[in-house]
Amino acid sequence: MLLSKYFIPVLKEAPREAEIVSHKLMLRAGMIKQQSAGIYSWLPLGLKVMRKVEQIVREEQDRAGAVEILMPTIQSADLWRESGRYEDYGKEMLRITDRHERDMLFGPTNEEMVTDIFRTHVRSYKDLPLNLYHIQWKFRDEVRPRFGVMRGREFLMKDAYSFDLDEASSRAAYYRMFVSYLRTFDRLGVKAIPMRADTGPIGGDLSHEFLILADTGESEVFCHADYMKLDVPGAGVDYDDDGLIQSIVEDWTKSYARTDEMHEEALWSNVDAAQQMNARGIEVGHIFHFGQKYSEPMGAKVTGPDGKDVPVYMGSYGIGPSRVVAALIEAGHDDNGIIWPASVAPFDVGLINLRSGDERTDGACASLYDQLTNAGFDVLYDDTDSRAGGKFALADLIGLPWQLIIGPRGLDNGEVELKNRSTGERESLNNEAAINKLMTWQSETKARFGG
RNA sequence: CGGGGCAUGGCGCAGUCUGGUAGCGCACCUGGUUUGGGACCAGGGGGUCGCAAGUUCGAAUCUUGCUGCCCCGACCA
Repeated sequence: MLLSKYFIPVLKEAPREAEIVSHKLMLRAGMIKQQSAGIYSWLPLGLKVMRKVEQIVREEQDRAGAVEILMPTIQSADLWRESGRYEDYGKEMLRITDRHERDMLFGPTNEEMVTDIFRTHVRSYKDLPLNLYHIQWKFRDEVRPRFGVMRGREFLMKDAYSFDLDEASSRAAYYRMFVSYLRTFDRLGVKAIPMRADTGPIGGDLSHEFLILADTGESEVFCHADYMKLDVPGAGVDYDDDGLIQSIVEDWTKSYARTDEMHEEALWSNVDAAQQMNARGIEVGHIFHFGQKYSEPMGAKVTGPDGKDVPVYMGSYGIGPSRVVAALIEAGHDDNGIIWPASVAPFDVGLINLRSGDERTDGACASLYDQLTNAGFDVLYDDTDSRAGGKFALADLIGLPWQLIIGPRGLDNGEVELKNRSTGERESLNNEAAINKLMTWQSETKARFGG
């Protein structure tokens, strides 16, 4: 992509309303534009990152056996009356009336709707287990939206819903999603720790929040240092092996990990003081098991092997890709801007022409651009006639993993300069060596994050 | 929903107290000189000062009402 033909409306100064670093940087890097309180347009750079997040989430859902569908944003109030939540949900639900005076709503979540799909089409235990997910915009009319897309009213959400014949198999479905989340966040390039969450009226131990650790995180977390070195299951993990999956979950839940809301000082004091980690985190995923809460009132039943009808056992599993984008910035930035994980960076390489219009640098850049593009790199070529300083500042701001810098001075020595955004290291190399270095990185990145 | 704050060109701000018809930096346009970490000179375009009433000879400025946005708290992916 040529920067001159792209659209990155950067701001030198962040608008006053932006408070936290991710919001400021998203506005400055031209990723989003606020349209109303808690409602944002996604501009090319922001959209590109969000799509990558979405795709990783999708691949890991598919791998774990979930099946993608797409449910609408607008729902009929009737379904919600069946579950009783139309009255219960309160003002967070945006209610709409259509031209026929029918009560509609902008979906804040989809339990009712997916249960309706299930009950219409599934009758037998032989069709289970089933896990349906979709990635769709949700709307919750928060009293106080804030922190940009971190806490917007409209947000993108992956929500999966599992259906099982009984408690035990439902628990196995929950474990599969748990493991899938470990893999998802690992591929997103962040450390996310599952923490015991409030299960509400249902009780039990089947609800976890996944928190990305970031100094600027909203919640205080307490966890055992063991979590820093636990292995994340590889791409080959066998989701059909219930025993294996359960053992992975056990490894990831046996040590203490709680947010301040669930924190229990008595249990915490049992953790060796040297192993106590008091950090901050951002909630990016939440999974829970709710049994027959919706299947019962909504009549979502299947016939079991004994010929009896039973309401299915369900769980739901959410990840907010729009929020994840902001959380990744909270977890990865410096004074100059964003530092994207390799797996979601909007481009792999920023190719910087320090003197656009100069025959030599133009030629060298055009050639490198072609070579890199042909080698499978997504390259953003800054071919504009801005000055060097401005180009460096832009490249640092938008946080691409690599900057390949071509100027007359280097060309005199037959060299280009390669800068690593996260370490800040720069080195002068000839073209071939620079491309080789990038290709090595590319294959390592694929091996690490490609899934 | 309680408490607080803000609203002046695309962004950041001054001007409001003490009323006299709008200004600065950045960005943008033109020309020139420049060109390896946000250049310089000259010229230029762009704002019914959030909206509506009122006071006044005259309102960005005073009064009243409304709207929008932000922050703290309670609530949440």
